[in-house]
Amino acid sequence: MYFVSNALARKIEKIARNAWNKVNLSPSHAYLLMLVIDNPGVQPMALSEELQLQPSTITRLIEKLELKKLLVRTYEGKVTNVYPTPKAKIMLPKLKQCVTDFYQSYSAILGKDESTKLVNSMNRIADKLPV
Amino acid sequence: MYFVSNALARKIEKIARNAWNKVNLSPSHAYLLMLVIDNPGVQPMALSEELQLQPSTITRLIEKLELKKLLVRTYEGKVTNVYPTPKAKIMLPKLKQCVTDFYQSYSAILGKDESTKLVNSMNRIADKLPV
DNA sequence: TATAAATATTTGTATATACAAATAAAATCT
DNA sequence: AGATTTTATTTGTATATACAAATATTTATA
Repeated sequence: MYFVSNALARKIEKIARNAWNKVNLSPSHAYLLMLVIDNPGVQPMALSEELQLQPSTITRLIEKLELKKLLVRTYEGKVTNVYPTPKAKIMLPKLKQCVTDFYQSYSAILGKDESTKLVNSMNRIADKLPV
Repeated sequence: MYFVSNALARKIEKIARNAWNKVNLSPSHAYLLMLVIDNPGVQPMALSEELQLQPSTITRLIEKLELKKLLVRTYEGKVTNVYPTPKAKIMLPKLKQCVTDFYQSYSAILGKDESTKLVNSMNRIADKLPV
């Protein structure tokens, strides 16, 4: 169980990384960026829940995207808002294309049916497991 | 797909880490150690294939276990042989217990049936995906 | 046999992620 | 209103893993 779930995740990661190479982003960065484009002003907490990553990890992802001039943060009290830059907004179609490419890549190997089933069962099971 | 496979792996990792806390080893270290105990003199290449980790990762795992006086390496030409120390051999029953504990932990949450099914389908799918 | 190619391992470096502690602001309580 | 607790975020630090380059040895080739 341990090794297979890790090995699977690493293999999927590799396919994903490949699909997002075109825009020079890691999959995590890309998904976070798309979330921010869709929800300008979203807060790190919300991103953390959505992406199932620790808040500290979210901070680190945002920092990197800020360096690349794709995001900006504004600070109001204890809350931080994250906004996409114009540069990021322009990228959106390319990002969506990567999502599609990624889906195509793995479903070409696994078949659409099996892919969907796997995603569903992993989702169901991940939900059962404690956070 | 990307996030669910990662999230699942991280959750499983957490359960595993918990089970191996007792012996103060990470799951990867523990599995490698058990492999070496079962195959004294095994070479890093073989461990790499078995554990589906890069050779460099194997080196790093071995280094740490060597520091803990659980493994030793001998060098013959380009080949390295890895042996368990007596200290490691004595640990074997405890290690096996951790394997059992780990299995108990996740199958208590998911049910034995569902766990087995998941492992099988992940295995089947990981096999299909390129290395 | 000398050179080239292949192989096994290690090293240098980079990445993603996490946990725990620190910070700072907001909300609650008394 | 002041003190305390809770909440959101960031920082410091550690871990597992990978890729690519370096090293060293063996095998194959010319």
